[in-house]
Amino acid sequence: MSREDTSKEIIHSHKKCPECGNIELNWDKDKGEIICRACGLVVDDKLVDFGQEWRDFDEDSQKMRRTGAPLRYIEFDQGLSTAVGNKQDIYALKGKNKSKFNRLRIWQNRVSTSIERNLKMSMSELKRISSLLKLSSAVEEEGARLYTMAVQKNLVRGRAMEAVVAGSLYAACRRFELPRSLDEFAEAISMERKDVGRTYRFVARELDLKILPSNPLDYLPKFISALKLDAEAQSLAADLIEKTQKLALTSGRTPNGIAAAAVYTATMILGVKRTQRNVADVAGITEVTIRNRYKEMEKALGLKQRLFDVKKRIKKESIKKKKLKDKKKKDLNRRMRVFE
DNA sequence: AAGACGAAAGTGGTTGA
DNA sequence: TCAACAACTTTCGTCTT
Repeated sequence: MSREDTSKEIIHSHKKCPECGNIELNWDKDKGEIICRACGLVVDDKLVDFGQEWRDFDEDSQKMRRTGAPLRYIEFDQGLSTAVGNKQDIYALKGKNKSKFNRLRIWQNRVSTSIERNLKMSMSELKRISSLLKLSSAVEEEGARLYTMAVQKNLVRGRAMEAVVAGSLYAACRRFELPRSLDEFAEAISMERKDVGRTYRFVARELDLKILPSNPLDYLPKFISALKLDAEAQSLAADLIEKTQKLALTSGRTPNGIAAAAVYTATMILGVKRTQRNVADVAGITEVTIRNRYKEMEKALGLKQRLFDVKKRIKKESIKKKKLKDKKKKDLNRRMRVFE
């Protein structure tokens, strides 16, 4: 039932995400999937299944475990509901039997409670959103599970079904440490962010989900690839974030703001500068927030001197380059004159 | 002209009485 | 339920490159 124990680890392989080029991939052993940490794309899903072997050739037949296919929440009835066929069935029934099966069918329909009807509707919505945001099937499944729990606890009544679906999926993303913003979900179901956020918090509280505040580090791969920066920038930014966290400058601040500022600072230090506007757009925050975080980092980590040195070096290099260029030009001119 | 900077006013969410 | 509050956004004028 629980997904807490999902064995999941980050791998650095020769593989790259074809979507964004990110090299940090999550390996979900249970699902046999490799998922991009940045964009959530399923890079590979035909891996060896590490799950329970359903046959057992051991002599001790007590160990025999044959459990059938895993339940899938995304299929609204988990493939378990019963349908009593109607008269178009191959086996035409007569007289007593016919009325008996008619009765059965009616009862079956009555047993199909509002929960099932609700799930039928909402799971297609869930699939739509998750494919729109390119979520992996593992996340989708987790979202479906959470939503099913929400329905069973009667949390949906009085709320927009889409919002609860989006909230569940968002919660699933948080659990998988996938950086998807509330804005993206709000966009997908054309609602306001605050509505999605409120529903998410409600669902998370009622289901007693312990979801850690998202870590700025989770956003890094996404930002780095969106800004076309390299691994060096990423590790430097990660370094900055960790140092900032140690100085307790991160509490209360939005994690993507911290990640954005770290990325911006890293580009400054490495001399591959991106503008505040660029970074802000990618992170979905304003320049002002980046500035504030950046200033704090600069102060707390004592980066002023370092940044100054970088600036000086870049200036020096550009002067050098210019000189070289001028020299080449001069040489060219001289040679031209010789020809005349 | 573009980018960085900082001040000031406004917004939405949290907290605590 | 209301006010106080911190974080963030919007807007805008100024400075720097």
